[in-house]
Amino acid sequence: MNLKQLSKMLELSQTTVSRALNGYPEVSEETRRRVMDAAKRHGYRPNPSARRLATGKAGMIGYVLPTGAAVDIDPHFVEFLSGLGDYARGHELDLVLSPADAAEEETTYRRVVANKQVDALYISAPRRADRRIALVHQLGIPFIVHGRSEGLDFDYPFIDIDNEGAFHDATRLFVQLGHKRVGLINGDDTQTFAIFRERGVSRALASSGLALEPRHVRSAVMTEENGYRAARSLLEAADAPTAIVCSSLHMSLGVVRAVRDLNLSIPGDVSLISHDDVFPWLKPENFPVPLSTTRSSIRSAGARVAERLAARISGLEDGARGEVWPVDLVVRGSIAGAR
Amino acid sequence: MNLKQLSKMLELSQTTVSRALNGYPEVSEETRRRVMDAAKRHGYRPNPSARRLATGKAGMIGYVLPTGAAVDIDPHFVEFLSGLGDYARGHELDLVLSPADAAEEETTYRRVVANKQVDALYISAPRRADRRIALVHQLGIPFIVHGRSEGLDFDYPFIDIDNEGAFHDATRLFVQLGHKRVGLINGDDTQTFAIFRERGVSRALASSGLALEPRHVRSAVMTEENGYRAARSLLEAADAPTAIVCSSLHMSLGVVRAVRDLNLSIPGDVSLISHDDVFPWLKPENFPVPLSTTRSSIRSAGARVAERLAARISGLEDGARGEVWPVDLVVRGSIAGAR
DNA sequence: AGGGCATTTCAAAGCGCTTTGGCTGCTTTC
DNA sequence: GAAAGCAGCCAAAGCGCTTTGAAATGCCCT
Repeated sequence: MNLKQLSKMLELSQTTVSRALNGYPEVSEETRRRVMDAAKRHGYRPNPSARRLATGKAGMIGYVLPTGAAVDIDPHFVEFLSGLGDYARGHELDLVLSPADAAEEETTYRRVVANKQVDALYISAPRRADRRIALVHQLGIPFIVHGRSEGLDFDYPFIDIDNEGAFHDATRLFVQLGHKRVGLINGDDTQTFAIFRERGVSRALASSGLALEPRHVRSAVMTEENGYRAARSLLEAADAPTAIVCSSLHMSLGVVRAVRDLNLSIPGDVSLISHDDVFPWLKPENFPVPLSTTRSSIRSAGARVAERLAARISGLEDGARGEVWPVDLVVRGSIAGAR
Repeated sequence: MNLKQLSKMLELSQTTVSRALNGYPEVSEETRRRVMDAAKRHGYRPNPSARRLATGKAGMIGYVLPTGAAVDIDPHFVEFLSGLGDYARGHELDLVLSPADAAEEETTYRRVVANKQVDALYISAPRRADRRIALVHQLGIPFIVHGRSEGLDFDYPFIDIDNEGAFHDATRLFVQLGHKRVGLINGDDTQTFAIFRERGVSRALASSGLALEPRHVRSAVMTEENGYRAARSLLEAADAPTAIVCSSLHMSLGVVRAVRDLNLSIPGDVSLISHDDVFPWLKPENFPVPLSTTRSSIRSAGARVAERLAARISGLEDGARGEVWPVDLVVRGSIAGAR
């Protein structure tokens, strides 16, 4: 059932039918009703390819998926996706993933935009002065950044959590508990979220006259193994930190293992606060010692990104508004006062 | 730069240019070269929307993403996706995710197919007599199932790992080590993979005159927490199993925690073999006691699915060939002989 | 009665590609 | 030397929608 058939059936022109269906004002209410009715009854759905060709609108949002032999997609992505899906479902929005490795990333963005494959796209895990943001900004397609970049000479719309604030608060708590040597086990420090987190820790220490020693900082891709290595090297040193802030629950698994391997204990010998993105499959309260966390649901962020993307597509939102979400500090058994 | 402009520039008809570009034979080699050259020089890329409208081919593969308040996307998905991306990248294949909750799942499949949004799709995490498979089969779009269903009265193409064989071998090893009471901590048993795994355990026990006691079986969504609960209830019982086969690394985290909480030890009091889908962020060799596993990279499966999907789209593959991959049994410190 | 105007409808021209069917010349065949 | 075959090219007709520009209709007003 296509437009032609439907309009013939109604003895109306394609124009009128099309307009009736798309809510244009120059159609009488009666006609509109008649058309809507018939459309529903015959299960008419406009062919998206045709519509796209005619309008240039795709009805999809895009994401350039980083892949490649050396690249592992983060499990965070799956939670973000859940959120995105929560919104997209029910809004007739599909998501197009265009896999690309680092070398062809720019080409891929250009292709996706030039082909009008999607109406908007989002960018995640931004780095400093992220080239993707500059590119997409310049290409003029609606977009939202999940996270923030720095050192870009223009504003752009984003949603991010208050990483600096979260890690500041966590660290301040440690300081209040009397800890002097605080360590940071961070994610990949080419990512801005890691930069912000480090800044938060530094700032909190600084405001008590303490400093974040470079030798107390580790940063790496957030796996259990890297968490283990980082914790071990931190804790085996002469003036080991007595408290650690860690960027991810997966890394924290490694931290816990390292602490145990060294015959130390949490929180007896070392206090631990981890960031928690709220994974259904791994919860901080279920760690051997329940983990204190800075918590922020990455799934909610996904839903919000989808929502704003939809708003931008339909012109309800524009400008470069950045949105920064506060982060909860949840205290559990993994922290104690310094001895 | 579109076809019209390009052909005008070359003083050829659109027909000829189009044919030259798409490798049709009725174009002289010289003309083809000339066209190809000009196309490359001017960076001509056919508009996919137009092409799609004309051919009905989308150049994309689809996946209906289960979402909904009660649904969590599995972290396995992210690894599968990595594999899919590995192949898709470099083959100009994009992936369309259409989020749908259980209620609108069927509608969504129908929509995606009717709209010709994608050329092929894949289905994962199949259940017994999976309705999605029947539906997609009937709709006549190329597809591949990742996993297998049972109780369907037709054949279909799939790729799956030998879940039964893997768990059979794991269990047989336990039996050979003298274990009489083997427990199974399985994933959601409405999924066929879980059914196959249980079957593997049963069969191995049966062939030594033993039986898999229903009270030694647990099954739930594969989270750390569920692993903990399952292990606890298994191990606190009177005739607790002395060996456990577990369906996932995330669950195994919980098992390990439960064992510790109960003041037991691995492998002293209980031996453990887990299935390992090969996640970059969590490795069995880095468990407190290195975990023996049945290992199969879900990422490779993703790549293979993409490859076969591409083959089916271009008509290089058809029929209902199922592919079953053997699974490695990797022995590490988590198993010991029964006392 | 006729002009002005708003409302409602329509025919037709795109959107940019593929593909059908046909038209040239040129070579082959008997 | 005419018939047949073929390689190479083209014009035009789709694909199914949106949108432009114009026409028809009905109403009010002078």
